[in-house]
Order: sequence, then C-alpha cells, then structure tokens
Amino acid sequence: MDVEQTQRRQRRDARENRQQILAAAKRLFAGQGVDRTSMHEIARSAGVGQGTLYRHFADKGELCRALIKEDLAAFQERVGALVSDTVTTPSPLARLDVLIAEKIELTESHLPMFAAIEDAATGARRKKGFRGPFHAWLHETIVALLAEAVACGEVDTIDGPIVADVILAATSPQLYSFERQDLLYSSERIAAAMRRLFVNGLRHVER
Amino acid sequence: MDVEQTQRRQRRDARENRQQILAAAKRLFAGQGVDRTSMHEIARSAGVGQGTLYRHFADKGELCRALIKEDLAAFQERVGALVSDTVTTPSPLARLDVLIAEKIELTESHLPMFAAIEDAATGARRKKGFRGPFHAWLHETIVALLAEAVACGEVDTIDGPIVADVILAATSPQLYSFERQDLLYSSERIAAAMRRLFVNGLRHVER
DNA sequence: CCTCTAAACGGACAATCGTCCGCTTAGATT
DNA sequence: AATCTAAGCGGACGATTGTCCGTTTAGAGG
Repeated sequence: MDVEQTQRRQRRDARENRQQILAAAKRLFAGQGVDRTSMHEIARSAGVGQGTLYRHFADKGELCRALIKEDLAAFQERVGALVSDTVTTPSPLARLDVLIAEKIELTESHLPMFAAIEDAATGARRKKGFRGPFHAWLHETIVALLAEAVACGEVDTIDGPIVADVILAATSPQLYSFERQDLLYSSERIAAAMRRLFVNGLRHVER
Repeated sequence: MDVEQTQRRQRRDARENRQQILAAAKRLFAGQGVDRTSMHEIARSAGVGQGTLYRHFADKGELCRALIKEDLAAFQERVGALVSDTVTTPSPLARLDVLIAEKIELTESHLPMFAAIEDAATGARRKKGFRGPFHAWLHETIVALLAEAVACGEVDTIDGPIVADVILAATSPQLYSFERQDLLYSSERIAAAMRRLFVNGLRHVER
C-alpha cells in the first residue's frame, strides 16, 4: 500500500512513462548488454525525452536498482531471516559466512546490473555516493553481526563499520567482475577465499 | 639510461610537448583540483591539440602516474627494501603490516591523484583495467609476503592472489577517500583497522 | 642543402552524460 | 464544463571524453 500511495501521487502519464522506460531498459539490457546501452537510447526506445528519463531515474544505477528491486527485496527478506536465526545457527560468524556466500551468489546472478549500480555511485562524475538502501542494509547487517560476534567473544574487538566496508569492498561487483572476467577465477574459488579470509580470519583464539 | 633511450627515440617537439603537458597539468591540478580539470583544458593550457595530449597520455590516470612517478619509485625502493629485510623484521606478517601502513600513508599524501588513477582504470568507459606497474608491484609484493608467511607457518594456507586483491581493495583510494571525506574517519583509525584486520586476522593459531 | 618519410600534430567530430527551461497536460477545484 | 496550476514533458544545449584523419615537420640519408 506504500507502493500505491507512491503511485497515486504521480500523474497518470508519469506512471505510464515510468513503466515504458523500465520495459525499454529491460529489453535493451537483455538484447545488447547494460553497458552497451546509453541512457539516450533508452529514452528514445521508450518514446520519451531525456528530461523525462532523468526525472524518473537519475542515472543508470537507479534504473538497474528498479529493475532488480524484487530480487533485492527477496534476498533481503530471506537472508535477513537467516542471519537473525540464532536458533538454527547460534554462531554469529557462521551467519556472516552465510551472508557472504549469499551476497556473492546474488552478485553473480546480476553482475552487469550490479556493476552499473556501482559505477554510477563511484564514478568520477558522481554527485552522490549513494548506493541505494540495499547496500546500506548490507552494511548495517554486517555491523550488527560483527557486534554480536564480539559480544559473545567469538571475535576480538574490531572496528565494525570499517570491517564491514572491507567485506563489502572485497565482494563488490567491481572486484568480483575483475576476478571473474579478467582473471577467469571461478565463483567457487572467489567465494571460498572470501569466506575463509573473513570468517577464519576474524575468529578469536586464545593465545 | 633507459629513460634516455626512451626519450631519444622521441622527436624533439614530442618531448617538449610532453613536458608542456605535464607542467600544465601540474599547474591546473594544484590550482583547481584534479577532478575540476578536464583533459581539454590541460591541452589548451599546454598549447597543444587534444590529439597530442591523448597521444602522450591515454587518460587522466596516466597523466597522474607520470606526475607522481618519482614518489612511486621512491616508495617502491624504500618499502621494497623494508619488506625484503628478513633480518631486521623476520616475521612476514610484520612486514605486511609495514607495507599496509606505508601504502595508506602514501595514498593519503596524493589522494586526488590516486583517485583519478583508479577512476581511469575502473570507470564504466574503461578500455583497459591496467592500473600501472606500481599497482602490479604492490600485488606481487603482497603475494610474495603471504607465500613467505604461509611457508614459515605464520599463516594458514590461503588464496594468495585473491587475498592480495582484497588488501588492495581495502586500502584503495576509492574506499579510503569515502571513509576519509564522507565518513570523516581519521587516517589513523583507518590504518589501525586495516592493520588489525589483516595482520591479526591472517595469523595462524593452534586450535 | 635537398629529399623523403614516418612520427607527430591539431582540431573537427562523434558519443555520452546530465541540465535547463519553455511548453503541455492531468486532474483538482469551482 | 471551464479554469487553473503545478507536475510533467521533451529536446536543445553544454560539458566531457576519446577518436580519426588530413596536414605538418623533425631529422635521417644522400
């Protein structure tokens, strides 16, 4: 119903144009790839002006986020449940392990989109470094897991926000696509290395 | 003498133009900042055409690399000696610690340049993901240190190349400038978090 | 000094992004 | 139904990057 309210406050033509844009983007992305498709081409193909396109989506990243919105929501719900399930998996580090594995799998499934989202947020000509609510949620979730792990003695005291940023950077679309496409590493190899590095690496041990 | 040979095989006007370009870039970067200076502006200010500029430097990143070439070489020599000094610092992990600290300090000292170098290598419109010989050297050096650490039992078996990429991503200008300028973390805090995470995190322990 | 050619030059041109602003129109109000 | 206004539209425009190619010139060889 929040969605309905959001849509109700838009004019009919605006709502229709938005759908046209999303449909055109989906079609073009599928047909020729995300990075081979320019914003102007999307506007033309959707039958709207550039101003209209940019009014709806500030950059290609926002467009991609809208296109995979459902997948992101599903991930957030499913993995959010997993990392909150202290009964099935008591160890916070084990739950972090799951989160990392799931995030890498998700990245693999929409790599060009995620790459575009990151490009828009980190490019030189960026206005805002905002990566969307999903990225923010990931960061918060990791920080919470780390805090839990520290609290129960599974991990030594650490700088949670920074370690979370490092985990996100390590599993970023940027680095991931470099390793997958340039270095030709398998997704299994990458996932294994990340999980071992962070989960074993962070684990507290008596010295 | 390699430099002399390289310069001798260039025509006089080419050599002069190259110097004009470097001087103009240095001046403009200092006066208005790296990212506020366009390539065309550099060409105009240097009194050459765009074609000439791009013939000498394929992008702003290459230009920046040329501008801080001496600093990079000095760093490479000095830190290269430190991480090879198995007498003063026998522990490979301790030497990795030094490398990480030094790299962060270097990044801090030329942040806008390094950011431009990275942007050119990782942007959406990139042709090549080549970050220059310095980045390659850092990666090799880290891989070597990790291998040494594994060999002497200081670190469990790991995926060296990937862990090296993660260390470089964690200390990348991109993430570093985000933490410094957007989150306003101090360089000390960032350096401490990175060093603790990787050096303590990688250390092998009896279980 | 003259010739010649490959290296180098320079700026027009094309692609892309993103903004601006005068015009249009949905839909609320009367 | 007529009016009105602000949300929305569209495409010209400016900025930036990077390429292409006809023209110029350094400097080697005769």
